Amino acid sequence: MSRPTLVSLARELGVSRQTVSNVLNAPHLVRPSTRQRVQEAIERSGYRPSAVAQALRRKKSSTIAMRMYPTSDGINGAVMDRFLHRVVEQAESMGHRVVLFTAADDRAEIGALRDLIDRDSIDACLLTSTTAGDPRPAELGAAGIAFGAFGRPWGEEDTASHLWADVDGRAGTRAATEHLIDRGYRRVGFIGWPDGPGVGQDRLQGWADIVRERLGVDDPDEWLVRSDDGIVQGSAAATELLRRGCDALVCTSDSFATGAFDVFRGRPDLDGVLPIIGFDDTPVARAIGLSSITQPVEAAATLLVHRLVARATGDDGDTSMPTCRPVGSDGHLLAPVLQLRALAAAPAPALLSRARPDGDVGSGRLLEPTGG
Amino acid sequence: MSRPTLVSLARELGVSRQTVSNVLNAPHLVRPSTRQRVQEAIERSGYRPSAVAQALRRKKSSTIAMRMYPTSDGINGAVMDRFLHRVVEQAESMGHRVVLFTAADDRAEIGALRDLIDRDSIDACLLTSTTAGDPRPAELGAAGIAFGAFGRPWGEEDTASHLWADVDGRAGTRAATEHLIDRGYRRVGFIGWPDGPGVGQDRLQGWADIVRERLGVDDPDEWLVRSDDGIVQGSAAATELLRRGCDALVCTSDSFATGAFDVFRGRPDLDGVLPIIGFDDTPVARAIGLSSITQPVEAAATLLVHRLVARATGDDGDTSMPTCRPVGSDGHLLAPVLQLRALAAAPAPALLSRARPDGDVGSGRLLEPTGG
DNA sequence: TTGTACGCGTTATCAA
DNA sequence: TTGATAACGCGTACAA
Repeated sequence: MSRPTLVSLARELGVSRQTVSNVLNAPHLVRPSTRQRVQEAIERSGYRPSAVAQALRRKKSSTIAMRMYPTSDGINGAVMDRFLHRVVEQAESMGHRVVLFTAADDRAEIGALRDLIDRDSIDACLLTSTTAGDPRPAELGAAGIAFGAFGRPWGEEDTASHLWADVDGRAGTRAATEHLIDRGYRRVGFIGWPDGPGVGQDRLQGWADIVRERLGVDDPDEWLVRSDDGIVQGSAAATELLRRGCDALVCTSDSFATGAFDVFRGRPDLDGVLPIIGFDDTPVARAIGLSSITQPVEAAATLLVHRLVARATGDDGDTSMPTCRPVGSDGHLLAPVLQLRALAAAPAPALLSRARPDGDVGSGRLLEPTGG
Repeated sequence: MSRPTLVSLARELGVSRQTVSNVLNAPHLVRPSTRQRVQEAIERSGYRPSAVAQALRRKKSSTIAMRMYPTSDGINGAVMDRFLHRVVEQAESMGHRVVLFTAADDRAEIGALRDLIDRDSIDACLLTSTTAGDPRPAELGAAGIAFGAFGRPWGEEDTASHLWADVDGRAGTRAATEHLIDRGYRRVGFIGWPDGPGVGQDRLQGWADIVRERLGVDDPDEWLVRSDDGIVQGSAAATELLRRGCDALVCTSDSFATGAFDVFRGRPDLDGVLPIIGFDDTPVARAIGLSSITQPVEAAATLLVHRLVARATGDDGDTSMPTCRPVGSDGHLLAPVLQLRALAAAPAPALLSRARPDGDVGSGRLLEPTGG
């Protein structure tokens, strides 16, 4: 009982294979009676057209590729996970598959994509983590490879007319900073990545904007600490910023914020809500009750995949996609969302009472710094 | 300048397309002079055989599928990330592709796989997160779908003769517990998931084994706290276990351990190395300096993919694969590795001096609990 | 050693 | 409305 094919089905039904094919691809061309007869046979037999045969004939693999980066930070890497998941979902909903590949660097990625295209394995691809001076858009464009980018064309917006979607990080940190100021904080610091164009600069800018506008600070750099990403680095930076008199923090990443969280948590003047806002709304942030800025990753994924396959298919009728502030020919800037959280239930005071049976456990302070 | 095909190349060279094909698939059949001429033309033109045409002809898609789970814990989900990455790498190295798909539950997964197979989209698939009473192995087996499982056949080992690889969690927690005892701790507690067969039970068992063996404890449950996974839950559990007199902890997950870490960190009797050992060696654990048990995920991925495609290809000559303790017909239990860490560099003492200008910051203690 | 002929499962074009 | 016929790009007997 081998799986049925178009021919085997047609023979069995006493019709030509073309009729069966038409029932699937152009039902209106088939007389209702035959159509139904064929349809029933299809369902009964569980026939599914071969994707490879279709791909060969249609010259379209209905497959898009995405590079898989080496296991990243993990704490921030969760964002890519969300993105990928939604990409796959959206692709499936449009009858497409997603294949993965690895690459050591951008050049290797371009090469891998070229190969995938040349072998008819994919129709298009998705780029992530675009950087300033990213060679991929131009090269892919020159090679005539269809692609969508999660990440704006940093720097070369003029010449870039490809499909992309990105999150407006600057708007995110603006909102975060404003929120803290609205809550009464007057010395909002920032922990950022090392200087350089791109995401980090964008996010920092939002904070600097507001600090200047609302707090009238001339040189926000006084409340700025830059560092490589990391939890421990976040703690150190937060400590430093506290020393400089900051009373609240916005961070480029949840890693930083998690570290800062640790430092701030012991402060007596807080109850439940920490004046720290991270970026990316990582699972860890959710778990410990850290406020963060959520990227609308799912929206970006949906948008990109939809546009990409719609373009390839020619099915460009659906304008119902969530499009935020279209920029340029086909760029989309999506607004992030501030996710405010109260501290997750803190550890029971048992430890404190054990360490100091008569400890002042009612103060709300936990693991507070000591000196003696 | 459309891309070359076998025929276009053959025409251009004045040979038959068969010769070109032979140069690629059976070079020994072609006269050296012609072979070289053809090879040069191939390289010059950048010709790549069409994967779809090959798939159609060979009745082999050279593609394996893997389900993508909804963004999981994130803190523990990093393990799946590592696994997937290596799967893709290994597949690539064997000339195979990896496609992703989503499914709401195990039944949907089976359906999706059936469809992928029926449409000639994949040759085989990889299963992860196998559970007790998992319906997938049996159904896939019955459907004649080739698969490999990351995760042992919990419970039905007798009947299970499929390809699988798993990590010996019990051995991991045994090693962890022994290590703590060797370091002098005599009341090693355990934070585990809610009762139930499978991974959690396996990991718990390793701890219970050693606590009984080495510490002569009759009822280890006294030092056991179960809880849903999570950082905060880990803190609570650790606090409780401290209350019960435990002086060290082994945890089912890094989430637990991270929470416990937080509670233990303040204890004065520790310097640099916390008597807490997590599981999975998550990025967060690495970041904060938490000891943990590393799963040899990469090895599992390599092993599974290798076996799976070797079996499909018939290329079963390579016995050089890392096989640890083969069990049953094609099951492999891999040994985890204890990853010991010292605390990551703690926040600079600036905060401390700020909170207590004359703080005893030289004591090596950091963020110690206080009471007055 | 090289070329010929055929088929893999579909879809597209055209006649009937 | 339906059914031949011809590709799509490649692999493999088989014959030359």
